[in-house]
Amino acid sequence: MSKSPIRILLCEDDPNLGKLLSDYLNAKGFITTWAQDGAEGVKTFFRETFDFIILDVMMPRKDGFEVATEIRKESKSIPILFLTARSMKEDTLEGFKVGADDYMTKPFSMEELLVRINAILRRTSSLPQDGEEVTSFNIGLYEFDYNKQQLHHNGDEQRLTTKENELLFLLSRHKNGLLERNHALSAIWGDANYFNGRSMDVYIAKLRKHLKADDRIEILNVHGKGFKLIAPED
Amino acid sequence: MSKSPIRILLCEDDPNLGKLLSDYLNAKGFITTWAQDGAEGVKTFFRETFDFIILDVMMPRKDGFEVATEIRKESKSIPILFLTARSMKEDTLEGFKVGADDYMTKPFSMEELLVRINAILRRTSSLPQDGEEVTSFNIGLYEFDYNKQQLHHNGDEQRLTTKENELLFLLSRHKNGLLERNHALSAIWGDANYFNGRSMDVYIAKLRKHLKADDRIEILNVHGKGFKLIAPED
DNA sequence: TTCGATATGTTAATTGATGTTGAATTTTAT
DNA sequence: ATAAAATTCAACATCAATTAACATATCGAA
Repeated sequence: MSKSPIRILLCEDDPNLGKLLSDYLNAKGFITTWAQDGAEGVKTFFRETFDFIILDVMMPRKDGFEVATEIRKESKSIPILFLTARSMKEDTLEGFKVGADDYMTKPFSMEELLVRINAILRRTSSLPQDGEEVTSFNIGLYEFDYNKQQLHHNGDEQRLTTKENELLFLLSRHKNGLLERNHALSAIWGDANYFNGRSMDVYIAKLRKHLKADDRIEILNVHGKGFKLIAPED
Repeated sequence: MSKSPIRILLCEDDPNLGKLLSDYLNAKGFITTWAQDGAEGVKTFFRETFDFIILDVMMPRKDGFEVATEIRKESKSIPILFLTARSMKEDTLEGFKVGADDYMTKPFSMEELLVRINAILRRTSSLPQDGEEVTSFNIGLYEFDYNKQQLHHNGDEQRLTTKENELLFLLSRHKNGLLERNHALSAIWGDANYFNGRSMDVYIAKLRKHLKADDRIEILNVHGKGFKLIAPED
């Protein structure tokens, strides 16, 4: 299956750098939206769907940390990379506190930026990359084989459809933790709109049926946030 | 009535600074134990009980990182704040690796230290992070399983909604102590406005209903301050 | 004390999110 | 091209969270 392009929100007040970066990133196959200050960035974030955030630390109206804080209220998982002119330790600390995934100190080369972005995406990417080996998961009495798209239980095996498979994979990766709705939607459906959300709900119902032989297993809804796969440790 | 006082273990080899800090912290209502070097600090930690650790990075016999490493073997959660003379990045990174909650670079003002301590305490007493394991709580005859969002009592189990679950979690963490209104509001609702406050009051009423089978359990209101979950020790 | 202002207790009404099923549509395999 | 499978859409049911409404309690000022 072909991946949908990565949507990047770039918050950068310097018009030259902003234009340069967004053109460069677009040329590299990303879909970049460029916000010219922090407040604008927050608004854009809540209006659209993104897979990656780049924040300049120093910006008018709202600095990068404030933007990150507001974004983190909505999503704990979306990758955030900070751009900082100073290499000051305070920045780094503050950044880690608000949940940064990485840092770049200006000036930097655009190649380097690209490398970092890809590194973070590789690290945090929800669905496995091409060729990436995925071991199977134990979910209570079940064994879930992502590569084969199968659920084994007591000798018998059920085939999973692609969507079931990917959704169960994400749930398994987050076992006993929250899988955010929007995260799952953009990872699997590419877009977090209302209808895809309803579709995902349908698949949650299907997975619940698939997993109902072991009643220690539950897929809990966390209202307005996402789902949690509860399963005993083995 | 007031919260039980916070017990701080301060490891600092400089006698002047050590005396100054421990006197200051005691004056601010903490109970501070001052260890004069790393090895002494570790011994003290295992002999007594603490709520908060302050470690100088450079100390004779055992440096702050070593102390932190040994403490972390015992407790993953106790907050650790490092004091470092150098503002070196290596220190910072090393510190994060051993599980630092925050850093202070000397020299610093004591007011600033106080602010940081309180910030960490506020942060660490709030909702668990994604994936963080939470053991269940005993509340009188009930067993409260945060991860599964369930209350067990006498074989039967009731599911809790997300908000009920988070509120009961905070109350449980503060069992027999005050859970401040604003703290709960910002931890769960993200914002302490009037309407969220009313919403929280509704959930308090719901929790009271959930817990009414054991009449030794009460959720008391402390007017203008917050709530207290009263429950017998088991 | 008495009163007004504010805080809390509680239930019900409302709004929006989720659960679930089956039909309609699209995709895939043959 | 056609049948089967996968996915989405549509409909209706239920649940969670917020808001509204009204009752009661607490605090501080006169």
